[in-house]
Amino acid sequence: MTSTEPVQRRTRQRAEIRDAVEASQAFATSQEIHDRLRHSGSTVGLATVYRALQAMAAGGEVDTIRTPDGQVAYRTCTPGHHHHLVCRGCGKTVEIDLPGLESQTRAIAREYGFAEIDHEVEFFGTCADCTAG
Amino acid sequence: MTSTEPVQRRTRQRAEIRDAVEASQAFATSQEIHDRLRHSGSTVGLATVYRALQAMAAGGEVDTIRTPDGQVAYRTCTPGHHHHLVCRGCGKTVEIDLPGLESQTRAIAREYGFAEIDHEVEFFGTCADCTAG
DNA sequence: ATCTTCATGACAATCATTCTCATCGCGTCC
DNA sequence: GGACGCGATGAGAATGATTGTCATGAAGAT
Ligand SMILES: [Zn+2]
Ligand SMILES: [Zn+2]
Ligand SMILES: [Zn+2]
Ligand SMILES: [Zn+2]
Repeated sequence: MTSTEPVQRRTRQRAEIRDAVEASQAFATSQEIHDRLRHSGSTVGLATVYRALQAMAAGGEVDTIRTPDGQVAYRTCTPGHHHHLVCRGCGKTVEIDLPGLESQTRAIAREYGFAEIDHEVEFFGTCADCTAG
Repeated sequence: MTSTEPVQRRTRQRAEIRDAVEASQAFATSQEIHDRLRHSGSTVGLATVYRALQAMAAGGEVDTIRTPDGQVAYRTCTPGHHHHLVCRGCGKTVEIDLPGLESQTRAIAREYGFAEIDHEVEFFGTCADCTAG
């Protein structure tokens, strides 16, 4: 199965988008990234941001979460599987490990005869700063 | 704090909607519930289904999940906190317990100074029937 | 430099969900 | 049983995130 996936071309826009995501500590939506780029003088189009972030997510270059209100947000994280604890107030994000969860997941799959199990595990809370406000 | 929440009135529509959700083993979206009701002769409106299901979810009468493609789906589950293992093919859902996750969540909250932690934990897979298919 | 092909951007189109508002009908109190 | 007040309903418009369209631009290979 020599994959015939099209090569990702290096363009000015993708570089800008990558930089913008990396500059953000918190998860950001395509629209937010687009706004920031526009405000800093870029002329990148919104659809391009959507496409680039999707591609980066598919390639594992960024992590994605779905915000409580349903929007997709992206973040450049540490390599390796992990989960997120996100502040509802300021978006501050902490990467967390859940030792045991992965094996527990495999056990569940076996028990119920499910295959190709994928898990969606995120935590939302209010950070100390935001609690103090 | 004697809550002044408006009383939920019993209407034909809400009864129909409740019955429709309870009749479904799998999670169903408002639109799906609406379609089923319409096909079985009901004249209930789509907005009403959206509103009723939201109210039922807020009241803890049904569980909600967000499907991988972003839609909100509802299901009448067993009382008590639990998570879900959902088949991507047929929607078959298994309620699962994750012993240790809740305490682990509290530990994480304490460690990072986050309060009011809420977790979003769902599993998606392919059930035996759908794998065989 | 040329050519092939993917990438881009402006804009239209989707589509789930929410809003508006005139009307209906529960629940309650005579 | 009948009248009332207010939440509930439904038809349709509106919203808003995301995706599709397509003519044009520009990587990357030759
Ligand atoms: Zn991450
Ligand atoms: Zn915060
Ligand atoms: Zn459930
Ligand atoms: Zn299945």
